[in-house]
Amino acid sequence: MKRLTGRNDSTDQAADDERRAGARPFADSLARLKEVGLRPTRQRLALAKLLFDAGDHHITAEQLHAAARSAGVKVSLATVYNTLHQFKDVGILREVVVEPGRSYFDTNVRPHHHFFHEGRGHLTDIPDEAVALTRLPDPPEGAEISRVDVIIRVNDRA
Amino acid sequence: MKRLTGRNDSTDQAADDERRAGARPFADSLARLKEVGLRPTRQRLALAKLLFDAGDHHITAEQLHAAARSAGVKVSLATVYNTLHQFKDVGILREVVVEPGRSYFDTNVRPHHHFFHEGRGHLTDIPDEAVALTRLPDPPEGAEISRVDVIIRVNDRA
DNA sequence: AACCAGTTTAAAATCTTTCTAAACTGTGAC
DNA sequence: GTCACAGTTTAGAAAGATTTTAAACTGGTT
Ligand SMILES: [Mn+2]
Ligand SMILES: [Mn+2]
Ligand SMILES: [Zn+2]
Ligand SMILES: [Zn+2]
Repeated sequence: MKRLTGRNDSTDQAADDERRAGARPFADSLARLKEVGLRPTRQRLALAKLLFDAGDHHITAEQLHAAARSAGVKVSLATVYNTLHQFKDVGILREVVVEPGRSYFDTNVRPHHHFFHEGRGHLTDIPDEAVALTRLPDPPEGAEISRVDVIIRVNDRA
Repeated sequence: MKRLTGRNDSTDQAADDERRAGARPFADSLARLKEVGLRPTRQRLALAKLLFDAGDHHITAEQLHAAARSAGVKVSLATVYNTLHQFKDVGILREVVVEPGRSYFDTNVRPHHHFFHEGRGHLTDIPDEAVALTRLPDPPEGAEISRVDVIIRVNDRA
């Protein structure tokens, strides 16, 4: 199965522009769902469009559900949760946990880190290169590292 | 908790050792609560003892509640939550969020980082010196950094 | 001893997330 | 196109962690 990393490696500038402008509203989402082996249902197509046609962002299940309703998409909260977890399981979404009792889903699955604004309760991406982790401990015996998260917690200056 | 029967001339070192050994079961906890301005109630003293006389560890509210019951301390879960948050607010505990839907409280408030074993669901400390963060991005305009968390997620080797 | 602000508590409420089981739908076969 | 069926969606119930409420209790002070 083809990996998703080659999505923007097209040399056809016009095709890229057309995709970004949303000229073929469902084409990208449809292709994406096919690639990851999920049946392209009405709900999944609509949620994929809301998630992936809007640039990198961090969103909660409730927020996505609200966005769907605003966009006139009829979908239950249970389906939003199901879909977010399916997208995460196939690697096109990532879950970020920084606050008790609430998960954020991140449409940016490239390696990167986060600012978390504790007062406002929102996440901002930090490019991977902006953080230099030049020494890391060995993992515990028998374990292997799956991911390294750097979370920089910030607040408004006093 | 065993009490030492004979006392020698006490140097600073001996006094330290005695405290660590728990020879004066409530003295440390009492002093600690006074220092941070919390009234030393029966419940707070007992929870402080369970938390701080056992070395650095990570514990959930439910786990602390269970530990209290096991130790014969009658305390409600609501009080456990109240107390954990009060201890956090005065800086003698730190809250660590790595999993959706559950908070860990850390008796080690010195700067350090964590391994999180995703399969087993438990935290291990990483000494601050074992991680070298040699480049960090500037915080967003108007914000200041309150803490940098490095979480190394691990799993059992395949 | 009396007082009272601070504390504890059982129970209810809240909030996010997951489960259940019945209805619905995309897909491939014919 | 119709059929069959696995996969999907859904309302509503349930779960699980945490917080709130409001009444009873208690440590510290006078
Ligand atoms: Mn999840
Ligand atoms: Mn908290
Ligand atoms: Zn991100
Ligand atoms: Zn720790």
